[in-house]
Amino acid sequence: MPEDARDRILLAAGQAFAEHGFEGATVRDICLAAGANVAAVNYYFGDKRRLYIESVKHAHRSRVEQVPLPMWPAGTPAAERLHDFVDNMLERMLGFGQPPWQVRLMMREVLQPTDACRELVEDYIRPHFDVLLGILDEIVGGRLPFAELRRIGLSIVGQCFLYRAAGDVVGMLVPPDELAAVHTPRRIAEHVTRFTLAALGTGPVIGGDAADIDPTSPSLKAVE
Amino acid sequence: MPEDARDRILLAAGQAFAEHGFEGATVRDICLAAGANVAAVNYYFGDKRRLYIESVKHAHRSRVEQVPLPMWPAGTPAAERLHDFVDNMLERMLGFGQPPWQVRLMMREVLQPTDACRELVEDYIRPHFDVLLGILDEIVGGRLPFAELRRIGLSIVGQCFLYRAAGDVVGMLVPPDELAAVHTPRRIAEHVTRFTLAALGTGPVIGGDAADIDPTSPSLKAVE
Amino acid sequence: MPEDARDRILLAAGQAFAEHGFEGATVRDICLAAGANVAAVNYYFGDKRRLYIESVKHAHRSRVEQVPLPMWPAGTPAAERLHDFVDNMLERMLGFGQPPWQVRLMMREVLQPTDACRELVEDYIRPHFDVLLGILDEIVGGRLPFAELRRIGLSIVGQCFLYRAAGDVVGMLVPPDELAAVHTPRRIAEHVTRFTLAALGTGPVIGGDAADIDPTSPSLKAVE
Amino acid sequence: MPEDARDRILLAAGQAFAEHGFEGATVRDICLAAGANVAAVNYYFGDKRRLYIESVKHAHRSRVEQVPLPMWPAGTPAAERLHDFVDNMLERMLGFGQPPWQVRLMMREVLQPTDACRELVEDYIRPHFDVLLGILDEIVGGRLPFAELRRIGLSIVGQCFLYRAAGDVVGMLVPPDELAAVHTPRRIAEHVTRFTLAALGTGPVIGGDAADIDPTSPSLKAVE
DNA sequence: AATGAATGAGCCTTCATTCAT
DNA sequence: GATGAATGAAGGCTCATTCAT
Repeated sequence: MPEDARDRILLAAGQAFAEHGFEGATVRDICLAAGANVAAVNYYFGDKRRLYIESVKHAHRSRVEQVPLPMWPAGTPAAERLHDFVDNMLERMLGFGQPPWQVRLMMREVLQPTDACRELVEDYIRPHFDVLLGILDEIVGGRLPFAELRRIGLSIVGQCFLYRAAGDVVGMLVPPDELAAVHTPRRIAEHVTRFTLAALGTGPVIGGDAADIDPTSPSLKAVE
Repeated sequence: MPEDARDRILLAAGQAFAEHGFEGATVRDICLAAGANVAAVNYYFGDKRRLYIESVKHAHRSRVEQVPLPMWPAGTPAAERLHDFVDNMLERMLGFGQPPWQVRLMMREVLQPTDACRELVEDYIRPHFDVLLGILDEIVGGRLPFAELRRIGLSIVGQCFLYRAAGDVVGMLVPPDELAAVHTPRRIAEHVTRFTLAALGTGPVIGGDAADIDPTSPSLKAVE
Repeated sequence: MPEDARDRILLAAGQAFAEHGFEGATVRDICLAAGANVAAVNYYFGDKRRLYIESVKHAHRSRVEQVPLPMWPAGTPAAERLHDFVDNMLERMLGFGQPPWQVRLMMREVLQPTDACRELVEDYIRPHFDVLLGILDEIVGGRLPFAELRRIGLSIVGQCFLYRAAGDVVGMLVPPDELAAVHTPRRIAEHVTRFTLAALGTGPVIGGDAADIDPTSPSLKAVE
Repeated sequence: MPEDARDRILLAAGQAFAEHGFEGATVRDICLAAGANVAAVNYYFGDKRRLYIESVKHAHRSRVEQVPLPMWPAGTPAAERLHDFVDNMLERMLGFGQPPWQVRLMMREVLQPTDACRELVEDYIRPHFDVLLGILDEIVGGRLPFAELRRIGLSIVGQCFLYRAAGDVVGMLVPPDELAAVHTPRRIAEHVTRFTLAALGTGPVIGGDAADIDPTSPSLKAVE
């Protein structure tokens, strides 16, 4: 637990807002959990609303620190970087151990934006999205207009996003054993990468014969 | 406006919950909008929570009636049915005219399930999902195990879901003119279908030369 | 204590506001004193502010009922009516028994007007003031313009008003025994009437010799 | 603005208390306006209550300095001195330029005395009142007992006090043009003086014929 | 069956005050 | 001596719920 009272409140608020939403969470409970006075929220943040915004920013900042973008050595094949990117995004979204409340909080912001959202997009989402578009541009050899690249980028993000935003429903649609075996972040990343590369014509088609697959393709190496 | 007071409340509640969430919506406002007494909610539904659950069920029922699954004549090619399915799903999710509050309400349920969710999944989502899996199974000629089909199905749903759940963020990532031109339900449906068929090896790859495209392919006809 | 909860709150609020002012009085204490719930104020009046306004109106209404204007038989001499009017005004302002909280509340409104004040003036103060002007007009035989009459009227009201608004200070300036003997409502009324009539030349001058006083003057009879 | 922080607080507090009353004014705003720390009030004055008392004293001291009693040369006629006294009192109460917050603050104290009041009376009001009584005693040639003089003195003070304490209500009772023309401090002083002298038999009666007025009367010269 | 009156619990916020520095 | 950080208490208000009718 952080030393600073402000940070403790920020932490408790993030968890509470992630769990119960802005209206559902109470400053009383937040302060209680943070071991601070009720008036501390207004003292440090002026307002419940402002506390919310700060906690969203804090959450996204801390999540980015926890799971930073990969650093690729020069010359890393684009297909491999795509796989790493998807893997990294899923790891950030889904977490490995405990469910990341930071992401659940940001997910609320994405679903129903408030003032905190635009900042979130500009500082955090757009830069990541641009990295993805750069990788895709390289994969298709610059042959596609940006509008098309964006559509493809959104297709990739969407596949991952579903697991984060509708994870419980996915869990109901998929048998439990399959869920544990196939729908792990790592396996999903493999699937999404393979699916995308196949659609872009730089990887084996999904469900194709083994003969279709060129074992020397760098894209294949990247996902294995 | 429905004659029955109970139905009027159900309607008003659905809209209010979709707009403000469970905590944000107030029983008073709902009853006011429904032209009913404050006590009516407790009288008809016993509880705000129970009203919420009922309004979720009601919303999904009414949305299914508004946008039913397409009925295909026997012999309709699978690729065409895939396109129709995606188009139908997007239409249901995004609506054509006014934003469908029913879907926004269900989206809340998907993001953070309550007791109403399992029923929603079983009655509404799973049947639709199974139709999708059937189409996919036919497209790949039965060569893929169900686990793999489900992953592909989720990939398709995810691409559509993103526009519904994170529409505002998409709107920030994409230039306005492109948004109006390319990210309409119809155009998204085309893209998702084409993207999926390409990945499955039964359509032209995305960004391939025109020469790659077989003009006689039924899948192509389906999306044009 | 009134049966109706609304009336009990109105009563308690009037007393509390008179005692502590708008800011100083708390709805909690008011409701406690009225034996009502905290939410009752918002239920019946919507607002602390609105409760205040209603309690001011209520106070002045009830005070007017308690101490109505005198009814004079036709032919009552103007000087006698002046005396009665002043006597009545002082009685209403100062009360006979316990200090009238209604007047103290209205006094706050007079000193620092809020929304309730204009209504108070039109419904209550102006009609009384007009009665006074009518009496004065008769006393001076219609020889004075209204502007002058108003000045004289304000001179009369001011003499009485001081005892109400600055009663405590008067109590400090005047020796206690003299206070009890000379500064009673009745004696003040006599003084003010005599002072005014003298100034208007229709009564003996103050401090004049006994010879100055015409024992047959109706004005003199009125004040004795 | 004073150099000393204590004085700056005193100034800001006086204005705030005059405007909003004791409960309505906040220590924070006062310190902000004074450019001082929040803790300064408790440091310099120990208490909000103590600050209030000090600010009342400070206000009355500063107001007396601003508008001191007139100094009359020996032999100035009593009637003239009466007029000057009234004029001076009205000027002090009503101010010439901006509304004097000092007086508004003292008015609160007069209406609802606190611990600061007795001191205010002894140091400030009583001396002034005694001067008035001295003038009146001279006017009536010592023929009246002190109790009677006090009553007359209060009658004079009351006429002026009404304009200060109930100025807004007076403004509602009197037509606007008449207000601007007749109810200025100077004109009120004339009226009060004339009214009083007439009552005391040393001036023309109000509303009397021109013939009633003795043009050589010193009292008349005083008010013109 | 259906409703208007009434309420207890709890929420966000403000404020005067204190304490360590 | 003087101050910025922090807090306990309380205030106005809202809301879901109940109860008598």
